[in-house]
Amino acid sequence: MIASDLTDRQKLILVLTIQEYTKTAQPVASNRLLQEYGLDLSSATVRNEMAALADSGYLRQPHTSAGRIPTEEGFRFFVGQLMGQTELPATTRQTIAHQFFQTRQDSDESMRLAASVLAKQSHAASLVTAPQHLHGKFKHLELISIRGRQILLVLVMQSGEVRQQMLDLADHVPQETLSATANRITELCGSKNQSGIAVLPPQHDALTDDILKLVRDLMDQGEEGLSGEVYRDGLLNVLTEPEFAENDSARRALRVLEERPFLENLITQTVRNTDIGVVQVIIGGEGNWEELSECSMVLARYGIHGTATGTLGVLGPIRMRYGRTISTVRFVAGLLSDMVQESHRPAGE
Amino acid sequence: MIASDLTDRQKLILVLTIQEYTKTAQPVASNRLLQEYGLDLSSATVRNEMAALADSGYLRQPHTSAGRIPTEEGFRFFVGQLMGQTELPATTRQTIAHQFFQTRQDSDESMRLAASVLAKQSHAASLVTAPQHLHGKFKHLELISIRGRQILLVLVMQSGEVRQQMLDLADHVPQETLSATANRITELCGSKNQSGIAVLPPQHDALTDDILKLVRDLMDQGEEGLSGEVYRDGLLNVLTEPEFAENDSARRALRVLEERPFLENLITQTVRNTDIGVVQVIIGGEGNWEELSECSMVLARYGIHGTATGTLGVLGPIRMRYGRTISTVRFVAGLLSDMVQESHRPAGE
DNA sequence: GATTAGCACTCTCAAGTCGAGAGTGCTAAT
DNA sequence: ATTAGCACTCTCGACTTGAGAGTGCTAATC
Repeated sequence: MIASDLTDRQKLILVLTIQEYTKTAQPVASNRLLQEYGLDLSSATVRNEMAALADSGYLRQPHTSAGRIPTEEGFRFFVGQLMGQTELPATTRQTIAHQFFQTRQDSDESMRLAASVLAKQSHAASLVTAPQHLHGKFKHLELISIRGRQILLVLVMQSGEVRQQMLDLADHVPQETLSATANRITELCGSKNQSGIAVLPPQHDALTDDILKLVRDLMDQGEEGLSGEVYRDGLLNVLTEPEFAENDSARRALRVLEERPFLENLITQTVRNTDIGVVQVIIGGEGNWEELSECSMVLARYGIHGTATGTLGVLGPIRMRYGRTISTVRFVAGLLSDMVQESHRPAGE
Repeated sequence: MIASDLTDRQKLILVLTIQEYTKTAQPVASNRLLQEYGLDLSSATVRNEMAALADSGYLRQPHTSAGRIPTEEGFRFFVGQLMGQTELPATTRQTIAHQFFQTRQDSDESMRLAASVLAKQSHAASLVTAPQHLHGKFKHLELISIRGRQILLVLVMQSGEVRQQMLDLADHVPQETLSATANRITELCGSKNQSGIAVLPPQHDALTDDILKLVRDLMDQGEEGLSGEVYRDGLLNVLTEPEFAENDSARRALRVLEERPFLENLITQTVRNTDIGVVQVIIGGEGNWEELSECSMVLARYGIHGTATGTLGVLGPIRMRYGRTISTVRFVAGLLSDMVQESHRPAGE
C-alpha cells in the first residue's frame, strides 16, 4: 500500500494495464501487454511485476489464473500520480468553443450544449446544474396586469437573468398604478442586492410593500440549495457499457442522477467547497457512495466564486478514459465560467 | 383474427390471462387461472379455450408446453373492446389535484409535477412537452439596457408567458430611448398576434423596426416544431421491469425518449392530429416503431385546440396496467388543460 | 354436445460433468 | 536480474441428464 516503493517499470506496467483494461473491460494478461505494447521483457517478468503491484493493492485478480484488473486504489494512484495533465486537441476545442459561441445569447441552450458535449466526449452520462446566483443585484422590475386581479411580476437582475412570478392581488389595480409602482421600486432598489433591499424602510403604500417583499423573496431564491434546472445527457451511454449489461449496478448509479435529493446531497458533499476550475475525481464511491461502487465521477464547479456558481460533471464506469474526460470537464467548465463572467462584467464593457 | 366469434367465456379468459400476465410477467398456465380466480371450470376446458384464443391470434405460446402470453393483438383487443373505462380513485384524484393547485403559479413546476405523477402512477417512464402557443397575442414589451450595447428584450404574451432574448446593438442607446421604444411598440402591437404584427407598416425609426422584427421572430417561435422543454421522469421505472433486465430492448426504447429528433418524429406522427382529451394507446410499435416492439405508449394532447397544446404520455412495458395508466394520463391531461385554459381566460376574470 | 379426467408427450430449466484453453506461479537455467 | 519451461488452477462453453411444468389429445362422463 506504500506508493513510493514502486519502480518506474512497475508504474509503466500499471499504466499500461489500466490503459488496456479501459479499452477492453477484460482482465489484462501478461502476454497481452507484451503483444500490444511491444515491451522488451518476457511475460514472466511482467507477471512478477504484476504480482508486486497486486501486493501493493493496485491490481487484483478476479480469480487465480486470470489476468489482472486495476483496483479502485490503482485508478486513484493513476489519476493522482501517474497520469499527466492532458488537453483536448486544439481542433476539438475550437469546434466546441464555436458551438458555445453560437449559444451565447441563451444560457439555457448553453447548458444543454454543455451537457451534450460532456456526454459525447466522455461517452458517459453528464450533468450540468444552472449557476446559482448569489447576492445578485437588482436591475429592473416590471408589473403587468394579465387579467382581472392577476398580475405578472417580471424581475430582471443585473446579470440579465429574468425571474418571473404570477400573483393574485386582493383588488383590481389599473396598469398605470402598477407601472408607477414598478418604476418606484426600480428606483428604490437600483443595483441593490437581496440584503440591501431587506433593510429598506417600509414605504407609505401597501402595494409597494407587498411587491417589495415578493422581490426580496425572488432575489433570495437560488441563494440556498439546488434550485433551477439540472441538465442531463447521455444516460444511455452508461447503460451500453459492457459492465452494466447484466447486473443492476447501472440502475443504482443512474438513480443518483435521477433523484433530485440524492443529487443535491452528492453535490453538496463533494464540490461545494472546491475551488472554481479544480476538477475533482471520485473513483468508486470512495466509501461514502455505495451506489457508485463501479462508477467514477468527474466533477467541477464553474462560474465566479461567491457570486454565481454551478456544477458540472460526468458519471461513467470506473474504467473511463480519465485523461480525456478530465480535460473535457475542465474545458467545458472554463467555457461556462466565461459565460457567467460575461454576464457579470461591469458596465463599462 | 375475427373478433366477433369470441364467446363471452373466451373473452373472460383472455381478460384474466392478460391480468395475470400483467401481474407476473410470466406465461400463464391454465391451472394458474383456476387457482387464482376460482373459475368453475376444469383446466382442460380452459386449455381448449386458450387454444381457440391462440388460433384467433390473441394469445401465443413461447414454446410447446408453456403457458400463454397475450399477443400485441390481444392487448389491443383488450384495450379497445374489453376493458371498461376506469377512473382513478377519488382520493387519488384529490391528492393530485391538490398538488397541482399548489404549483398553479409556476407552469414549469406544474409540468415537472405532471411528469412525476405520471411516472409514479404508471410505474413507467413519462414525458410532458411544454404547450406550444399558437397565434399567441402580444401583451407587453420591455427593453432593458444590461451593459454597454447589450440589451435584454423581455416579451410578455397575453397568456402571461414570458420570452426573453439578449441582443447586441450597433451603438449604445440610453435606457430612456429604449423605454420609449418599448412603450411605442407595446402601443403598436397591443393584443396583436404574430401575423398582425407582420403586416405593420415600417415605422420611421430604425431601432423600432429592428426590435419589431425580433418581436415577430420571438412570437413566431413555438409555432412550429417541438420547441421548449421536454419534461421526463421515471426512466428508471422502465429499466427495473423484469423483461428489460437482460436484453437491450429497454435501451432502444429509452433512446426514443432521449433523442430529441426521435421524439419529435414520434409526437408528430401520433398525437398531432388527435383531439384534446382523447387518450391514444400505441401497443408494441404498431408496425411503425421497431424500437418500441416490447413497449406501449399512452399519449394524449392537452391544452386548447388551435391555441396552445402540448403532449404528455407514458412509455412502459407492453404488459402495463392500461386501465390505471390511461385514466392517469386522461386525468393529468385534464389538469394541464385547465392550467392552459386558466391562462387564456378572457380579461373579465 | 359440452365438459373433464387421465395420460403421454414436449419443452425448459437447473444441476452436473467434462475438456479445452487461458493464464498464472514457481523453479531452474541463463 | 531475467527468462524459458512447465505444472497447476480456474473459468467457460458444450453437453448430458432428470425433474417438473404444462400442454394436447382421447376417451369417458354429464
